[in-house]
Amino acid sequence: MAKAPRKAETSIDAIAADLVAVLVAVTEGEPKIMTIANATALPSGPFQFGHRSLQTGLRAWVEAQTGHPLGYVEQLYTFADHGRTGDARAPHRISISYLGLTREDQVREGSEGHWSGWYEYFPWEDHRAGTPALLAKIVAPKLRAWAKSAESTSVQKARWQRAAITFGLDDRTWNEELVLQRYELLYEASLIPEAVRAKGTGDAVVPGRAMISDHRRILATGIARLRAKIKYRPVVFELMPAEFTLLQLQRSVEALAGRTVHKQNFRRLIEQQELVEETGAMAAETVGRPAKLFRFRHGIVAERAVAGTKLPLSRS
Amino acid sequence: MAKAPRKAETSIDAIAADLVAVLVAVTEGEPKIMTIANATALPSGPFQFGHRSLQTGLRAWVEAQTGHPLGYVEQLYTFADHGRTGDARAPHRISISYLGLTREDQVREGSEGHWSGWYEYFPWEDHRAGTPALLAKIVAPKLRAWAKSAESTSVQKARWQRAAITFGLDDRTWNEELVLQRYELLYEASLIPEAVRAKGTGDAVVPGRAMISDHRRILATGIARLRAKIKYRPVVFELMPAEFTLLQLQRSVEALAGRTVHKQNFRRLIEQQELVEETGAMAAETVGRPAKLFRFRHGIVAERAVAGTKLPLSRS
DNA sequence: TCCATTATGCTCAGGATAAGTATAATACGA
DNA sequence: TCGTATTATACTTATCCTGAGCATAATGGA
Repeated sequence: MAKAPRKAETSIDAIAADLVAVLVAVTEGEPKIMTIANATALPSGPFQFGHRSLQTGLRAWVEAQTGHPLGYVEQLYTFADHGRTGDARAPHRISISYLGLTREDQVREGSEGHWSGWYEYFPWEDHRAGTPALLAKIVAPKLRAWAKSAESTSVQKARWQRAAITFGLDDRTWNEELVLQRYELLYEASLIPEAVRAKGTGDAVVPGRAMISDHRRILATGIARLRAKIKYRPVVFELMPAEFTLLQLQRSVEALAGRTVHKQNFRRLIEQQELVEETGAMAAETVGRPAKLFRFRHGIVAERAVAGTKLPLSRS
Repeated sequence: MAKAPRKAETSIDAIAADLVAVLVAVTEGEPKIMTIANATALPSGPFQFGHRSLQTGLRAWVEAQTGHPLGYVEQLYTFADHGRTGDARAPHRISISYLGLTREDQVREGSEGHWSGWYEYFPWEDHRAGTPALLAKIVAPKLRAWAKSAESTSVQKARWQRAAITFGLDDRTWNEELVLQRYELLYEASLIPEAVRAKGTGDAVVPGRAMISDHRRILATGIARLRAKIKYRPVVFELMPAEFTLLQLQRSVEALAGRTVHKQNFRRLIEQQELVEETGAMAAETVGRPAKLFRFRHGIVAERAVAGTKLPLSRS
């Protein structure tokens, strides 16, 4: 710091920063993300002088592009361009990405904004109806071929081990949090269009809709973060309406996690944590026995700093 | 994105980005951070054209300033200047911060680098010898005064509740992960020099060494991240020598967490996770019964994608 | 030899978790 | 009107994890 040139804003170290939003909603048990440009891009725009902060800049861009106001927001990650601009002498461009949570709402007429199901971009991530067929039929064989294509046997082994762990192959258990690792593995194996596009060696890829530049990587980062976070912070409620049944809540969690949960135990967990309270009303227009309606206890968020230790920390 | 000006690198939305490192080591049971500028700043420097990526830029700056090579690195957070530059029309400057883990080593002769104990900056965070006296004697009374200074009773209550929760007052339990929340609360209450400096209303503050601009906030972010992470990822080993006893490992964890753990249970946890293996040798030059030496099983990192669920996710 | 000190093995109670069984309400069609 | 499908909700059970403490083993030094 002391030795660094400090007045360099307009000279050699000037760069440009983009703000990118992974804006999530869950509607009728399906996770959606806000997209623009015909569902090929996330809402984004440059961080400009007029923006008072990174978040206000992000909010401005999202509202301008989609007409949708931003609620809960947290920062995800900052990427620098992966040298894909070609010219190494070109000034840097970095992307500062955010995760936002809302409810699906009216997208402004005439705006570019569009809610897209996130599993369109990651079909291998939805395990709610069991392991998707395309994993065994398409992904696994291609990954095996990629592993085999390495020269040395040790690299072949290492590649396959990595693939098996991240995708839960060879009887390993599926870990829903490894969204980014899976995407990056597929990218490395040139099995997704974005990678092939960069290399120019286009050919057989895995199913799933592509996005511009590294937006799909950013989306993977957002999904991974959200899947991890719902386990120790009550963020699901940002995605729920004011009143909901426990089954609706469960379906939302399952939509995000991409897997099912045990119904009775889910209720017990939610209730014993005192996260919700009954509204007194019952759900209408349903099949089966009507369910009680609940609302989120906002007070509890401030109360709890949340537990969740893993080390044997002594109490006294 | 579609509507955003794309070629603006040199025009209105050009900004400057600093790379900042929280470089941690643990030596003889004390957590240290690498500092420069007489222990008032973290290693940092601008992201420049010549840097191939954010991480390479960071590595270059840290090595130049401290002579210490960077090992394990992960990104922390990206901050924009908090409007402290004064001029709202001035171009933006953002800080991209990283957490790095190493072992204390020889700092290059003549370099600015210096290892400082991190509890010098956060004396209220060290609970290894019980709750520090300054919490009850200094911090709590000042926070209570700050709470009382609010106009409305409801704000007074809310302020004190927040203080009590983050600092574990009123018989609440101490949560060692809330490092950043505690710093930000003290900042808001004008109890630390950095806040007073910005406001210009200098007066009674809480003990603890200050840093330039928001480096102490960045340090708090790094400590919080590390305290959270050691509970579910085997990152402590980045800070350990090749061979170590289980007690040394425990002392390192305690140094980071700022609290003690139950010895027997700690061993059980480490051993049953198969994170370490015996080297066969014993520790020399100690008091008491000699301890076995262990080494970290590097292989296990790749094997495990780590468990740690909190929702009743069903297996099938 | 006794004591201080650290290492290590083991037990036990309580709580959390996964999984399953059983029963309660509702709508709808036969 | 009565079964049946469907969802809600209450309990039970076995297992595992965790915190806490007791007991014993090695070592060096007084």
